[in-house]
Amino acid sequence: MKLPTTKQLRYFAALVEHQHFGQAAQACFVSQSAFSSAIRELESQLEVQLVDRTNRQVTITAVGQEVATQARLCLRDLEDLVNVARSQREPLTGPLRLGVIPTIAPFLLPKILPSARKAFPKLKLFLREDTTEALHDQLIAGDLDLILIAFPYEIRRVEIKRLFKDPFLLACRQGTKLVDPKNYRFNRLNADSVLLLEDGHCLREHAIDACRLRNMETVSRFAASSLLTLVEMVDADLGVTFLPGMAEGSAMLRNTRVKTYSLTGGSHREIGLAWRKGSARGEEFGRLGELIAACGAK
Amino acid sequence: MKLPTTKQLRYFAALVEHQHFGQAAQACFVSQSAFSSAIRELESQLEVQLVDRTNRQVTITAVGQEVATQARLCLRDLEDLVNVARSQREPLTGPLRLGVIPTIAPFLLPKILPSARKAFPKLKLFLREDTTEALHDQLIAGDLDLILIAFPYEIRRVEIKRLFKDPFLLACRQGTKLVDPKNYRFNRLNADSVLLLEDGHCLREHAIDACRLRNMETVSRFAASSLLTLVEMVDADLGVTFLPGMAEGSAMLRNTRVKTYSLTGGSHREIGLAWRKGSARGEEFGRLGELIAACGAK
DNA sequence: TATTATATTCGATATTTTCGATGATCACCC
DNA sequence: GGGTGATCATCGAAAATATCGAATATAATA
Repeated sequence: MKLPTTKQLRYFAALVEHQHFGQAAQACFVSQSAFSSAIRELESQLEVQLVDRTNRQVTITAVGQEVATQARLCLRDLEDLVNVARSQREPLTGPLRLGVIPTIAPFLLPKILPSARKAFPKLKLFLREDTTEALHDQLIAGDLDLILIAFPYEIRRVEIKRLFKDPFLLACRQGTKLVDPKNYRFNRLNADSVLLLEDGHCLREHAIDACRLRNMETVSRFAASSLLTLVEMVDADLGVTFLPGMAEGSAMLRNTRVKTYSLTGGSHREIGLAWRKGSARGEEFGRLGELIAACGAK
Repeated sequence: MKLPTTKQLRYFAALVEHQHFGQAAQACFVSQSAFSSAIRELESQLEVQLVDRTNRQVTITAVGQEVATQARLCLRDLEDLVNVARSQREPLTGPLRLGVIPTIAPFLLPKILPSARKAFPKLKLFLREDTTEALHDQLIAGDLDLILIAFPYEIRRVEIKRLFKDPFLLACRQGTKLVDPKNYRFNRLNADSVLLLEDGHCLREHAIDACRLRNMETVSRFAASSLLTLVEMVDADLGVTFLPGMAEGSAMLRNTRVKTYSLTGGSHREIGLAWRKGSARGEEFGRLGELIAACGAK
């Protein structure tokens, strides 16, 4: 079977992106004529028309769209190949697409990034923040190389490395009447007095499980959509909440009247990395994990 | 980023396969010198050593192994691209890797294959028989394009098309004392008198669910590893079983004393196709599904 | 009808790939 | 120890391919 060349795929992907021969050619650093003939060669080899060209506009045909999707897939795998080679030659250099959940990112990244820059100066971290589920999908789809998430989480088709435990803290406004932070009994709290993040954030489930909130009536039906909102609500004494230990001393709590208290009983979540099962870069990711664990322990 | 060329990957994959420059070059229909320099060029672009060469043997390095894995992935994507284009140009032509579970294959394939050959003469069906789970893994891994399985089955990351219902039949030896086929009551059967396939075959679970076998003691602890064995056991009057409707009149039951009886209550499994979510060939697969459904209805 | 913005065609040139012959290295054997 | 054969690397010439820039073609626009 006659396979298309890498160059043809790069050119065609650029054409689909720009919808314009001249601009796409420029983006590929070749003359428009060379570009044009490469596209025509690809069409002739595949024996299908990929683009309809009039002088005023190019339109990608239906077949073209599907070939383009596949072409992008090929190109990504080719890039991965280069990255695999590079990471073997010299681990933790070059691009690395890292996904982080929003209940970790604001606390841990400010510690990780300077350390990583120092330890792995050639590493180029591309960051994405999203829920565990969305990050997992992107990991499997190949849009991410590595994700930093919280456990327990039922997660398939990946390898994981647990890094460290992150204890939960009770957070309430200083002097609140809602709870005695020295001697709390959550299941005796008024209805709706425990504030949590909205569904989809694993922190919500982790807090419920880890802190053994059995009486769900105490959990407010108003859920915060971000940690910042959550802290604002606690600062307004609308309720109490549980924050990850790594939030202690963070910028988010500065200039608020929110205080945090340790919980007895070791309630915690666990922070860890996950990557696609069988990835050639597992060992490399593990090394990055050690650096992150060191940051988390501080 | 400088990406390797398709040719480099083809050559390198061949080298890994043959472990020999000369033979690999021959397999690629180029001279040994051209081949050799292409490999060296790939190594120089990736800046890693992929093979250790002594004059007596070549050894793929650890990096080389991982690059080879990725290279094979790239090559498969490229082939898929060509197939996507071809299937658009002319649906249901060229190679199609179809997985079928063993409780469908012997009954349906003899009907499907002649019809398919007639309807799509250019279609080259490569068949593989395995359990649903194994087929699913191979589908996701890209070793298969399409699988023909039985539902209900919890299956992720795929699109499915249900084709037709396949009723279960009671099968027992003619004149058996184990059950009155006209007026059966399974949950009153003796212990160990219902024979089923061993774990891993979906037919086992489907029969248990669909035929509402609540008293698990009636199910024999001796499980058959294939349908043929199962029929042999029933023929020896070791027990009764449930066979898929499509087995009726099949070669397997000929020259046996095994009789089949319809069940009241519409107990059935459902036959359907599944393919990777988002595959560009979904519509094409659907058309093949219609042909299979027509075969199944007969 | 002239202008503009586009894609294609064409001939010359540059680059890359390939080939076949030769060279170098190593294991093996007498 | 020297010959032999198998192997991969190297080299220079030849072939194939890709690229460039200029000219050409086409259709919308003014």
